[in-house]
Parts: sequence; structure tokens; C-alpha cells
Amino acid sequence: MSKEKQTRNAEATKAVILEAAEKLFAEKGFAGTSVREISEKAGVSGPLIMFHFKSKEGVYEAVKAAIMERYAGSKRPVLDVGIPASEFLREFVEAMFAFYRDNPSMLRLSKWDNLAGEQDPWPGEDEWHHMYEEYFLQAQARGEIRADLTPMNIFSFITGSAHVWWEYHDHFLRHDENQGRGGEADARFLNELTGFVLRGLSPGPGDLE
Amino acid sequence: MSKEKQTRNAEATKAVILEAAEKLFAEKGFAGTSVREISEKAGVSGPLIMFHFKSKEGVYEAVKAAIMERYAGSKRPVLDVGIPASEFLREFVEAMFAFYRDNPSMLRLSKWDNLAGEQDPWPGEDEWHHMYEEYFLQAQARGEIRADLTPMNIFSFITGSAHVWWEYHDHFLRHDENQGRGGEADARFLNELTGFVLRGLSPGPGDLE
DNA sequence: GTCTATATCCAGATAGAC
DNA sequence: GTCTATCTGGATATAGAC
Repeated sequence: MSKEKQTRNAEATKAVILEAAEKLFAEKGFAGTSVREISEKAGVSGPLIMFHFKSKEGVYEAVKAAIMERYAGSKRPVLDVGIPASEFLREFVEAMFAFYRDNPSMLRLSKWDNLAGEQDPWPGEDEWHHMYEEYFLQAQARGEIRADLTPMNIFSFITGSAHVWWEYHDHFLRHDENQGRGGEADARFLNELTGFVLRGLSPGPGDLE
Repeated sequence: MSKEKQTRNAEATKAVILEAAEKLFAEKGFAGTSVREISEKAGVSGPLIMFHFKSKEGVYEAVKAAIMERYAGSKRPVLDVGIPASEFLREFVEAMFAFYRDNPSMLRLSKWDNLAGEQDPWPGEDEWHHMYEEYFLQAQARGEIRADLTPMNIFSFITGSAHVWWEYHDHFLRHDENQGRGGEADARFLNELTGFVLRGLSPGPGDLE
């Protein structure tokens, strides 16, 4: 290495670009982001981005691939299928709540994608769904939770509530009259959602009316 | 009116433009839609759009205003606050489910807006929330539904589930193994959501575990 | 009110020096 | 690997005839 170069480090450069791009794409979507903005935020030239990722679309795909890889193993919690339903549900509700809370940029990306018509699930998504639904099915067979709901719907009740809480988080907080600090409303929501689910899925009689 | 003109009718022209623009904006978002596309779909020239709406942004604002006006009075169902909770809840769940089903373009628009950082609620939105939450509060006071959940959260459980069902409708259907025709899964979802809510909000004991 | 023609700008992408 | 300079296309927007 006779001549030490300025910054020549392809991997590091790509990482910087991807980091900037992820923020911008999450913030403004694919169509709303220009490679010029990415280049400025990343502190590199526009053509360099082209060199590394071939096209703007290439950057977008790389961003998604990076996110997917980042969450590949730890994306959604693996829950022990042997535990009793009440415990499983508590953990599941909390896991979903935390997942949506902790991955805002991934979620924004997937929402942009969803609106743009991208309907392929993110890799691994199906397996997670299936795993949880399988658990619900078994718990129903054991009589631990009511059997008149299809597992997919149970899944969507829970994830839907958590999803929308974070999607409209600001909106909800603004209209929460007795909001203390932000964290309080979040904790209360999680707590109440858990209680709601536990009762809503209980097998016994006890319906309203 | 000595000279009958070709199509000179400002209001009609604007309406045509707005109709085309609403579809395109809902479909592809603000950034993803060009006024050229709008002009082609509407069958008018680009400059004419500028003439009537001043700018692309002007068209966007006008589209939103038109939607807001369209749904001003009839946007969300007014439910009789005097009816018993179980009946109210059935109607409420169904109303939310139907609302999300029947207004896809309005919802897509609001989602694009939401992602783009527009966080002002649509006019009248707050009043609706308040109305429903007020009902929950009264039902709680009467002992008809459990009192340990805040009305806002109850509201979000229900709307969240319905919201996400339609947001990821295709996705859910694809993974519904025993899906008959599309309508069946929808009806089943509504039915099960209703059942889930009725039990989840019941005041009695009966929690899982 | 509506059009055609056009100005102006900014996007993504390429060429080629270093 | 990284840059500067530049091409090309498509975008919004304007001018001005009809």
C-alpha cells in the first residue's frame, strides 16, 4: 500500500449511502426522494451512487434488502408454543406492540410499498403469520381459547390494533385528554389491549348482552 | 348567446379534472402523479388544469376539499346513543367495517397524506371520535361494558382491526386457505370481529386464565 | 375557457478525468 | 472509487393565439 487513498472503501461508502437512503425513502417514499438528496445527505456524489447501485431503483431494493437482513433473525419474536394461551397472548400482544414501536422506518417503507402496489410480503413474513396462527389453532384444540374465530382473524385483530396505534400515534395522543407523558398512554394502551384480547378470546360464555 | 361554444363550462371542466385527479392521486400519491397524466385521463390539456387550479398542488388541495365536502354530512354513521351497548357495538363495528370498505380512494388519499406528514385530521374527524367515545363512557357508567378500558382505546381497537383488514385485504385473502369467494372471508371477518368485541368488552368476569 | 407551443427546471443517468 | 461535467428526458408552468 504505497499510496494511501482518500476514502476508497466501497463497503463503507455503500453503507453510508444506504443509511441516508433508508431515512429518506422512509420519510418521503420512492417517488418523493431524489438521488440528489441522497447524495447530499450521504455526503457523496450522485454518480457514485449510480456506480454502486446501478440505478435509483437499485438503491431502493438494496435498502429493503438491508432492512430485511437486519431483521431476519430477530424480526418477530419466536414464542414457545408449549406455554399456556394466556401467557402466549400476553407476550404476543406485547411483542407486536413493541415491534411496531421499534421499527418505524421499516414500517413506513412497507406502507409506501403497500400504497405503491407492492403486494409481495416481505421475506419471512408468511412464516411468522403461519407460526402464530398455528399456535392459535392448537390453543383452540386444547380449549384454551374460543374456537369460533379463525386464527388469521385473531392475528389481524391483535396486530391491527397495535399497528393502528402507532400509525396514528400523534393523532391519538393529541386527543388523549388525560395524557401525562407520552409513555404513559402507550403503556396504558398496551395494558388495555392485553386485557381486551384476553377477555375477547376467552372460551367461556360471557358475551355482552 | 349568439355563438354556442365547444365545451366552455368551467364547473363541468373542473369536475372532470378533479375526478381524474382523485383517482390518480389515490392510486399513485402526489409525488407519483404528473399533471400530464391527469390531463390525459381527464381529456383536457395540461395548461387548462393550471388555469383552473393554479398549480399541481392546487389540484391536490381541491381534490381533498372535494372529498371532504362529499363526506361532510354522511361521512360516518350517526348512531343512536340511547340504544343498548350490544346493539350499538354491532352497528358500530359494522359501520366502521363498511366505511373502510366503501371509501377506498378517500382512505388511500389520507394514507398518502399521513405518510407525507400531513397530520391534521380531516375536518369533522374529531367530532366523530368524540361522539363514539362519549357513548362508550356512558355505557361504562351504566355498567353495560367494562369500565377499565379508556374509550379512546376501545375506539382504536375496533377501528384498527377494520382498518388493517382492508389495508391488507389482498394479503389476507391470499393466505386464507379456505377462502371461498372474496365476500365470504369479508363476512366472516366482520362476524368474528363483532363477536370478539362483544366478548372483549363484556363487563363480567371471564378473562382467559 | 381552451388550446398549442414553448420556456425552464430538475430528475436520473453517462462519460471520462483522476 | 470517486469526482466534475454533461446529456437527455420529463416535469411544472407560462405565453399567447383562438
